[in-house]
Amino acid sequence: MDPEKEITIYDIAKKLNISAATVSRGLMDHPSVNINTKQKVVEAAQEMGYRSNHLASNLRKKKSNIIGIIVGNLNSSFMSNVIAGVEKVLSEAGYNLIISQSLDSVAKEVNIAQAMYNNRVDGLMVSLAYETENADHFESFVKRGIPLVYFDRVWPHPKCPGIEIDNVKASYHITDHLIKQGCKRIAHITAFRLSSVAADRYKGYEQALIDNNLRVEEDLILRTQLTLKAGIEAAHTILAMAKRPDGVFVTNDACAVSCMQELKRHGIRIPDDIAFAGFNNDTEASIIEPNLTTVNYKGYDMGEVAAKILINRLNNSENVSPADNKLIQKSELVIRDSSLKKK
Amino acid sequence: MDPEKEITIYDIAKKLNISAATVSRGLMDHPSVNINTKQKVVEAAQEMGYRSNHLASNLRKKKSNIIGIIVGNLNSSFMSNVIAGVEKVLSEAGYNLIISQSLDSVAKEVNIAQAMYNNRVDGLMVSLAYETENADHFESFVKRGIPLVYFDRVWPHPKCPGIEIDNVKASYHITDHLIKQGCKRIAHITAFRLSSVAADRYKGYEQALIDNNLRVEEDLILRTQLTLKAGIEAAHTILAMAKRPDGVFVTNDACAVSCMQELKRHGIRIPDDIAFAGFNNDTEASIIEPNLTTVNYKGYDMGEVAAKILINRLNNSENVSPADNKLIQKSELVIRDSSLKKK
DNA sequence: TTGAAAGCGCTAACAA
DNA sequence: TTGTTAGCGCTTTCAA
Repeated sequence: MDPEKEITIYDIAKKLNISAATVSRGLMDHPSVNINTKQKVVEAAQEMGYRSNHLASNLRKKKSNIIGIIVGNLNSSFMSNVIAGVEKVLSEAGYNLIISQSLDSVAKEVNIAQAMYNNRVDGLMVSLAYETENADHFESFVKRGIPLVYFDRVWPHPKCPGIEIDNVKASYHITDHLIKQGCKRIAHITAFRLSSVAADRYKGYEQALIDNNLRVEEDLILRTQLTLKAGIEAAHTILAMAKRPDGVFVTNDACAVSCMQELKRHGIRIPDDIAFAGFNNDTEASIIEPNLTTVNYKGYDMGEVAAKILINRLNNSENVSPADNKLIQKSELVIRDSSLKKK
Repeated sequence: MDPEKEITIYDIAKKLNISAATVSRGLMDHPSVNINTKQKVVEAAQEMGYRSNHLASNLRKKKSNIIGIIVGNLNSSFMSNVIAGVEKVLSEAGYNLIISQSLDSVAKEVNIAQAMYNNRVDGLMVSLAYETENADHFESFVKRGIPLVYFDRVWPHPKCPGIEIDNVKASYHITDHLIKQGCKRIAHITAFRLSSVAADRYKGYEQALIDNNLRVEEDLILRTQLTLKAGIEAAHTILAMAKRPDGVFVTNDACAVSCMQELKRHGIRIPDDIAFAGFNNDTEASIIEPNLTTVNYKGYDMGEVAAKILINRLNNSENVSPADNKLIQKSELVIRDSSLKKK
């Protein structure tokens, strides 16, 4: 037999002297197909080296069986955990995953959205690019009724669930913890452009200060890129301050860790001179000395939850309870030595 | 206009009073189409909200435009960097990426391979599951002439390029470095089942000992799962040794770091009592104190290279130079404090 | 330069 | 339970 030739259901049909429709039914476990026929079909398919042509069945069914996922950047431990969780759920549900990264550029995000739309993904999961300030480029999906789920960096939309953690609350707690440890002047390293995530964390920080009768000082708000490099620069800014802070709350761990390292290099004692807290509970947080107090939330779980919600929408496109529209994943404060001042 | 209805080339054809074939040509920049016709087509498409149906054109062209990638686990910083590199190259070349993880199980890898085959991916990139001991389940791709490229955990195959680093050489160098620092008894933390990667690193370690007239002692070879937990257990094994090693070379950084932490907790001084070296240059390596000596090689670059090779094969399926069959990515020794004994 | 027509391989309504 | 038939929307030969 020519190994190059693809076997189709017609080949099987001819061989068994039945119709292609029956072969198709046999192959897809159709309820009304004779059990014997089915077995014959499956055996013949196996023997002849048949492989189903998803391209054709997708066209016929007008379903691609593909879910798209758009993220800012794949190479963070948080995001790869999200993807791992998503991939697990989707593959169990029989869907394929197409992944694209916007590299945190809005322009690229728009292009990707268009490409995914043309590729006819059955559903879409999005964590917005850092820069993104509106979600118009995803409206085409909403209009066509293609399920769209946001996670982590979400966009509020009545028809699109958003899975995130309560950033305000978590950052309120961690700031409050620093205050309880005796910090009076707490600096906050945040982002230049306030994404919803950064904005919420800022809000929690601010509220905690206010509730504890501490002043919110503009000088103590450091707006950065939140990169490793930015952490080092922030350290220098802090070192240069006439009146240094006695605590620092950083919007992410990576930046917190690099800032701590640089301060330590300049003789600052942590937590005695300056207490530190981060956000994310990345691996680094439990390696840096002293270990970093942070907020833990699991990317893997978030990915799982987001994917399950999407699958759910895919299965009952109508029955969309508005209740699951905004989903808060739990997060927890992880207290480590970087914030524990000896009393 | 009914927003639910998908516009097809027939709708455009009817509106412009031309044939669907011409519309198709206009849309895809066919050389023999009148420039004016083309413009009219494009305008009408735009105006009517047309989106091309890749499902249909894929079926017709018998090309899915999809590249599959199978990895053991997505959530490592190395692998997410690889994916990031791959995604960049493939998206620039107009391909979509479908990602699956075998979770290092052979059974799952076999299933995924089958699914990708049925999904008619145009090409496949594979980093083998940890357990995998043969690559028969990928033979169907080879037989059909579907380009297959291995990376990192490769399988030697005359028709499938493998992109990897020279693990033997790198681990030889790092072991030699430990010896030059004065280590006489160097333990090696490796894997239970020797994947090609672990086996090669073991080989380099062994050769370096032999070349320096040191004995290879079976007691100093610790076979583990290479996880964080395994690192802690290895630390206890080392602590319990009658005659402890004065150096440890671990097959990956994560395990090295957790082992170091545990040893430090038990009062071992690094590098004075025991010098350490890892492999991968993960973030943790430059956070742990003392910073970990390791081997650096970039996942992002490896992903880029592997994807480019695949694209290349896709474009000239015949013209496959055997020269690019085994590709060695460069790697470099990164010497840090964990291995520098004061003389 | 354009059109007519066939068909990629499958599924689903309908009929038998 | 099975077969007939008609497409899904596109691309591509062939002829005009």
